[in-house]
Amino acid sequence: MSKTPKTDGAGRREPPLDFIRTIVRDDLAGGKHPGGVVTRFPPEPNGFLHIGHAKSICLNFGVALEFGGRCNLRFDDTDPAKEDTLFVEAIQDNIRWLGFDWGEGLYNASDYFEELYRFAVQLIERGGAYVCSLSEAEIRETRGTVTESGRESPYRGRGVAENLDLFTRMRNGEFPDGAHVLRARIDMASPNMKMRDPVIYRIRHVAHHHTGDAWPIYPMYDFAHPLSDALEGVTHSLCTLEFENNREFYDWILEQVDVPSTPRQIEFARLNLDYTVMSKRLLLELVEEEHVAGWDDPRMPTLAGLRRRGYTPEAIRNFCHSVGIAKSDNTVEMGQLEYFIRDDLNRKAPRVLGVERPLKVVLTNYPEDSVEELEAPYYPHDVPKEGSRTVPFSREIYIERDDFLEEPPKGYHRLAPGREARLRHAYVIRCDEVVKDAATGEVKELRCSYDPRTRSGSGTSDKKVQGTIHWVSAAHALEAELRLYDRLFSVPDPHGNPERDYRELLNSKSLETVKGLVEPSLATVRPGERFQFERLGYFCADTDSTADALVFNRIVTLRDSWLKLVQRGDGDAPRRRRRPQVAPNSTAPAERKSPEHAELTPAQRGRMEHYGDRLGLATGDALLLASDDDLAEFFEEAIRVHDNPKAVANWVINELRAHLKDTPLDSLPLTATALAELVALIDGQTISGNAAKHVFAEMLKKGESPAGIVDQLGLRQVADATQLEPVVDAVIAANPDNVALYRQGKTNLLGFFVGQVMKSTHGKANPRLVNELLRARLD
RNA sequence: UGGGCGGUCGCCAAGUGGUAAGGCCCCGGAUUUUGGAUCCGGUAUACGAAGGUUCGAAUCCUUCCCGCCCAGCCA
Repeated sequence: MSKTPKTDGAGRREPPLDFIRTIVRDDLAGGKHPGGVVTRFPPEPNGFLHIGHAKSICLNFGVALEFGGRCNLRFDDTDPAKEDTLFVEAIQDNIRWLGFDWGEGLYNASDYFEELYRFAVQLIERGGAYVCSLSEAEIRETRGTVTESGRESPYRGRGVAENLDLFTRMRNGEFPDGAHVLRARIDMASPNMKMRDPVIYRIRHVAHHHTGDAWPIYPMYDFAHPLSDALEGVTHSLCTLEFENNREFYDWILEQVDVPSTPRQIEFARLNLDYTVMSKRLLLELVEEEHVAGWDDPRMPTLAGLRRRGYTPEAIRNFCHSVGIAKSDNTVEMGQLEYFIRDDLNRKAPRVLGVERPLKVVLTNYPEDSVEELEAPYYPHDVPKEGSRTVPFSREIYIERDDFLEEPPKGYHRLAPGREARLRHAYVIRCDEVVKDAATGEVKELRCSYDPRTRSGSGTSDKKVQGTIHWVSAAHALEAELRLYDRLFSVPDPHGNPERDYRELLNSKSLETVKGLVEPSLATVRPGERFQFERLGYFCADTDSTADALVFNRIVTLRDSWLKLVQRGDGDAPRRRRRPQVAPNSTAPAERKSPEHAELTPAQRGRMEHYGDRLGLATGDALLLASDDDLAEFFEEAIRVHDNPKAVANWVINELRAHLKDTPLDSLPLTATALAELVALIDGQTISGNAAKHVFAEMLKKGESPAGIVDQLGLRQVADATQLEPVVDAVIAANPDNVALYRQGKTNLLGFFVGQVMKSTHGKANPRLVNELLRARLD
């Protein structure tokens, strides 16, 4: 792969593919899936979808879309006790709303019950499964623990005929719940708990929302999922990290029975968001215990909640795209989600005027009965959209309480006694008088004067004021219920604290309902319509909203750099970002387990001493070689050919082992003699270490002698300055920008230049010489 | 203490031996009739740690540390 970033048509850099898309792309390029890529989104219909599911939906449908394949929606409905059609409808609705389409690909695992049953019979016939009559508790007790292996079930030895008979009778409903289960016969001693004869069918005399009373037995996820994938021709079965342990069984079952295709399971990290919870169980509890108003409560991270709150599908998709697909556990900040809804709505939402906490203002010099209709554009100049409405202006108006302060701090741009501010789309006013409640001292009203020359857009005054505030006309404003939402929990990780129940960590201020006032143009809004209430935030008319009783949800506030300034403390020097503390070295060298403590046979111990004392190898290296008999033999044979133990040991340890991984040494075409010859070539300056790696790679593949490969590939070292100089000059000439940077002091660019020279000589150049030459030219 | 995965900026995340991408956040500045938006600039001498190999290591080798997952007849 080339190092240069790919760009799209507009010259923007195309983001790199995530690891899953890379696999899909390579599989497709390799002709592995002539029928195209097939993915699936497999929700269990036992709850509502949340934003974590959105990540998976965007991945699965996105991959299908991008690579010209398809994505099925399959309900993983194998546990009738918890599932409900209510959820299947909500799930479909949510996915469509998010903007994805499964086309014809709507399936249920329960559609496959008959086929799944036949697979189970086949597995039994092949000896891969048995009916186990242990109780649930007994099965648990005999499964062992993560450190001890399990014990085999006494029923493990049942013959095929008996198993078949029992399984048939299970299917016929002859046994009560729990009497028997069907188990895969794998390995009770497997270090992977999932492989210790997992249960694959259980008896449940429960009606299924889809198949009714047709089945008294139901397959388990581990059995149904891979087989359903295979039946649908799924090529890439993408799931979350907690299923990594299940993959071994996934692959196992696909080998045991005759499946029409072989899907591959790939796991990625699920999405977590701070200040919320993302587990279905917890979400269900919040709903059932009525900590929230339902699955679509706008504080919930469910798609239904986000939708009702006013989030757009685009914002959620953009957010999912931005967090990427990887394998490390992560918790994304709420701020990142908020960024994407603001970003989307900034371009889409019309601006209107509304007041959350009204403060009355009387314009003392404005005529009593006069009303002006002021033209107010829906979008600011920087949003390329058209449209406007008129807003009525009159003698009595309401402004935001926060926009007046009797004793304004430094930097406050709004109204204060004697100060001026502009009313958005209207006039500049000055605060002349503050009317207070005699008893409480509370500010009841402001008496201000307006400057008639300053009407917006009139161009009759060049008066400049610092602040612009929003307002509504008292006589014309509409009352509206404003639901101001904040994060559901008061701590970033409510589920992560073992000391405290997450319920105690709910944010008591997650919903604040206020009676606000909005401009009259909003009289006819319909639920779902979104606006920016200028300077406050984005709002969405709630489903509860009617013409008589307007209700708006605050989707998200606007960014507020004034608030930020206030919060970090007025007058404070701007804070530099705090550098992370240097973590103390958690392991002092002395505490480390010394390599000598490892268990060695007497022969190995002797060998190790020999390597260390006589051959001069470092202790760790000596131990490593000595403790592996095959490697040691290989090493000793090599140093008989070329007597440089240290160099040979380095090659064996650092290079050979890197390629070896788990494959046995003798399966390679490489001989000890050949490796010794290679090291000799390096020691004799015939080839550079860099070129030696190319040679080594060839030796590993073909088993030829190093000298032959060197000649074939023409890899003899170039250590002659007159030959190298032109190359060096060419590299310097080709990279004027980097030369300039280097000369400005970015001297770590030397590595870049050396790399370029090495590359253009195919690794043949003597790197030390290249360094010298380069330095002479650049310095 | 078995096995399977992870660990690169405050939060995400590229990168697989040759210049530590990008986004969010943050910090400056320009602009602005939204303290919004936009624009421009800044922010990791360093990749969990320590050793080693190499001219050159986030990438290869060794040892260690930390986190997550697995003992449902849930998915």
